[in-house]
Amino acid sequence: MTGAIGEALLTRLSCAGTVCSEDADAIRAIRGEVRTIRRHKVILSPGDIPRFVVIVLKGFLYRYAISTKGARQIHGFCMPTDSPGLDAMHLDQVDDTLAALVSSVVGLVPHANVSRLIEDRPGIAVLIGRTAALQGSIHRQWLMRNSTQQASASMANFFCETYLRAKTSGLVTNGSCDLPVTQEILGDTLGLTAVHVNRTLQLLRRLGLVELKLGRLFIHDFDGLARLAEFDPHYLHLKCGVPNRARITPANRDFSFLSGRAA
Amino acid sequence: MTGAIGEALLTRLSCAGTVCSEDADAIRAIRGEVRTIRRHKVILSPGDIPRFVVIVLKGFLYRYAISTKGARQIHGFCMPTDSPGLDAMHLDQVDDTLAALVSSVVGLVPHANVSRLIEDRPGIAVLIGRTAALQGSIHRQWLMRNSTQQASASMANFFCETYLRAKTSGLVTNGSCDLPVTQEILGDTLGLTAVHVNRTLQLLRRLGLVELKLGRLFIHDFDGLARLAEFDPHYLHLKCGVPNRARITPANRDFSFLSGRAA
DNA sequence: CGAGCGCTTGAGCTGATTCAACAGACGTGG
DNA sequence: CCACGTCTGTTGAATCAGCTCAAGCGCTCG
Repeated sequence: MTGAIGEALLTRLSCAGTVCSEDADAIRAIRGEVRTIRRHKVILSPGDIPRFVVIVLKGFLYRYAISTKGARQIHGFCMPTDSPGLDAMHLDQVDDTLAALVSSVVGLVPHANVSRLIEDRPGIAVLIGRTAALQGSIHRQWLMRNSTQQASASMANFFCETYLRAKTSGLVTNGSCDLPVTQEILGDTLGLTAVHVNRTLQLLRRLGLVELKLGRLFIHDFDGLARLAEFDPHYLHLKCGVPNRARITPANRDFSFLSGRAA
Repeated sequence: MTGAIGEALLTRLSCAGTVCSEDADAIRAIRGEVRTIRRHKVILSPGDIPRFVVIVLKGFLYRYAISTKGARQIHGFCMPTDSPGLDAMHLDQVDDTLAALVSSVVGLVPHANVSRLIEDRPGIAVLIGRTAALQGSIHRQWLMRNSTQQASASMANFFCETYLRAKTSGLVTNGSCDLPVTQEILGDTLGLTAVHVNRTLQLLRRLGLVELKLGRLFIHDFDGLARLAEFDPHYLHLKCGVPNRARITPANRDFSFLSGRAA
């Protein structure tokens, strides 16, 4: 079972670039502790000193911060193979909260093990650097989304991103993927009230675009969703068949690559 | 004049942690090209392959992305000693725009030189990693601000952050610092219209908190501003005299450290 | 079986936008 | 040196997206 951590990490880092077979072996060999986290349980809180990298094996995590007035802003969800903490290795203090959205299984890899991995195989540092940069890119997109788009577009945008991310991790089956969020959580993600999330979800449903039920996201019309969302996936830096920088304009917009097998 | 790049980089990295004297010498010795960028000139565009790290020596830069519908979201300002591109070293494509807000002087350091620096002195990689993590922390704060706070608080928050960042770089004199932004730029930063920015600025002025004129930010009442902004500076990971994790609550809120000399 | 949580709906309110017009500063070219 | 266009800031009035408050409903879990 411990090998699962290495496999998951390999999947993650493979999204960042080509991994040579020696690097792959080294990554597979990494050791950590596997642990089950119950729903709503907090893994890391502000002020904690980070000592390990987390990697999601099963379930769903989320990261958030709370303002002094009590408003919660969620700034990321972690699905299997995501590795929160990989970006913040050198930080002396965590400044947000990492918690489990549903009962989850995670791997905890001590920083020392990661450092050793990097020392042995410096190419891996580049891959890790890239996943961190990708994270930054996603953060910027979230800022743009929550600042400039209105509720329906914003929500559509979030769904597009989540679906594609799930796809690249091989977590999509039959046009749907896990997304075990309540409407309140979704509200704290998009900067909306739960009430307005409810009405917006109904709108998207009536438009025949998506449905969110039973903790799962069902995509009925990705192209329509992407159009509403003004979604341009290039910020995800996907490797798998996305035309690399054929700028997606309203004219050549094309999500046919979605039908292909994920990497 | 070339030595200015090294000095600026040293100032920047010193904010991330203690720099031993050998590291400091190595940083000072770094070489790059000094160049003047005229107002509104673009330095990096989406799709460019990043080949150098930029470091601001004089002036002001800003980074933004444009949505498919034409909305612009600014997601960062760079004041002297800031180094955009330090975080995205390993990325194969830039995905936002870096441009000059006013006529500026920047250093361009080829990635090769930075890589050599890191190889020679691995401790510096940690410092760079930390500045990247700090950048992420600021991004999360911006997301929170633009998503959950209303105009006046949001703007106050931005002013608090900018002022403190300027302070730590030694760019504050007499309670004011450069901020050469138009109301439209400020709007694209906060996700507001220029019209509403105008009215909100008037409000903050009438409250006796700040004034923004002649491209400069004049702070009249930092505490009042911070209160309105729900500002908690710990996300900036400041080293200089900020009580490290004495959680700032409404009760013990105290910005007296502002009076001390910046590091 | 009761309590709590998540979802749904309605009505009224408000913060922010939109559209439009105008004034001052600036710079450029005739 | 003046005339002109452009850019930035300012103000007013109407509109709207999203919020607040409040109530009710069904499910699950203890």
